[in-house]
Amino acid sequence: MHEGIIENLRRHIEPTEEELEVFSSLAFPRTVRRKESLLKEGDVARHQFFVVEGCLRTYTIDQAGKEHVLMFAPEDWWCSGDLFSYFSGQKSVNNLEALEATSLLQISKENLDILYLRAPKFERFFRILFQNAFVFHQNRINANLSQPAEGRYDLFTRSYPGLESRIPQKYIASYIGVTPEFFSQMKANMSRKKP
Amino acid sequence: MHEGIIENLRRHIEPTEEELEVFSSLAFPRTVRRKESLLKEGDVARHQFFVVEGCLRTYTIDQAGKEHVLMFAPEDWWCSGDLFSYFSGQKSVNNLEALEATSLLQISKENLDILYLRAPKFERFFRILFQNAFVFHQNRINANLSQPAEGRYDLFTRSYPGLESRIPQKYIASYIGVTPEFFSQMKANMSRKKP
DNA sequence: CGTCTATTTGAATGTACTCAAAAGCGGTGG
DNA sequence: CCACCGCTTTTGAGTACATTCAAATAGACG
Repeated sequence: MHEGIIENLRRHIEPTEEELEVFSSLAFPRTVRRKESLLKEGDVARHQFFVVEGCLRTYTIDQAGKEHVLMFAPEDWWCSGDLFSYFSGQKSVNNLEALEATSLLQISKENLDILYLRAPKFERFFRILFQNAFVFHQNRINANLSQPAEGRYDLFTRSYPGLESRIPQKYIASYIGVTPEFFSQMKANMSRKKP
Repeated sequence: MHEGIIENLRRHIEPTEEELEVFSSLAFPRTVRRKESLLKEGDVARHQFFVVEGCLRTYTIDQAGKEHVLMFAPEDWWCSGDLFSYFSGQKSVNNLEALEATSLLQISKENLDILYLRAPKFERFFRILFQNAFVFHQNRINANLSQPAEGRYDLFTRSYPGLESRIPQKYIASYIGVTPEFFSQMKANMSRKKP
């Protein structure tokens, strides 16, 4: 099993060798190409993913056909695309796609349930994971409510260090909630102020 | 112990009588008056709350001194005010206050840790709780990105049925991210369209 | 190297904001 | 129980920030 995931697990729990083996018998490696889709709106999210290398994006498409980026998942992030769909079996409202060639681990809901039974410590792990995700998203809502576009871009760079130079900036514009055109102007203004 | 919390716990786990007793020996009832504060920015969030009756609001104050409502917590909701502060012991960036006379149960971080040890089933309970909170907040981010103010108001009414007629509407305006003045106009427009 | 996609630039438009003031409503005390 | 005071909501005028649409330029991938 890849080193990254072990380190990631150890951040919140102390799994035994045996528990790690249970995990690795239930979570499978997978690679996807750039632009390849992992989940489409209307399908059921069957997997939760851990990104070993590369980057994913979760997005929705509104009535007008415009895309909106909900989150990115670069290395060391967990991502399900649509957690509600994953746990409920309902249709997904989100899409999930690779922005770069990406290698990941995937675990199905069935296997996650088995994991919880055989290694209850993982219940704690995902509790903490979702706890952190909750805090992360509340921070973002706070920025959306209280900050103009520049402040929201700032939160993006702090949330995903280095990512701004890896991915097309139209996705960043979408994440912070402005048009690509406006984002372009904003960046020009920012570098004029403090270069 | 109040019926509401037992029902709430049973929604996700099946606690034994013994486990319920452990819980009720660690979570204490409390009442607060309208406008009373439960957490102030800069303090450490020492408790997590379950609302038995009444309603709380979590909010931040920006550089310009304006308040922004992050969430409401009417009956049957859990709320910590600032979860990051609660778990890390860092200073809170949020405020928490009662919008109505409210009765609640509070559990400290110390007691929650004891609860996890003595009744590990609660690890699962809070895992599911945060999972749902994560989905809830991601929905809201999606609405913020893809919906105009009317659509965000619609999500609010679906998230908190009946609450719109219980609390001052300036808080609703703040929650959906518009000024009270604009919200007032918007409501007038909406009832003109489909009364 | 060519083609397709992303970014920049500009002009016209609109949505939501600020500031100011009047009207309405509700809680509290006399 | 009523009247008053303060907070909340409404209304309106002028403004700003971000959008749409269009077109030119730059850049990246196969």
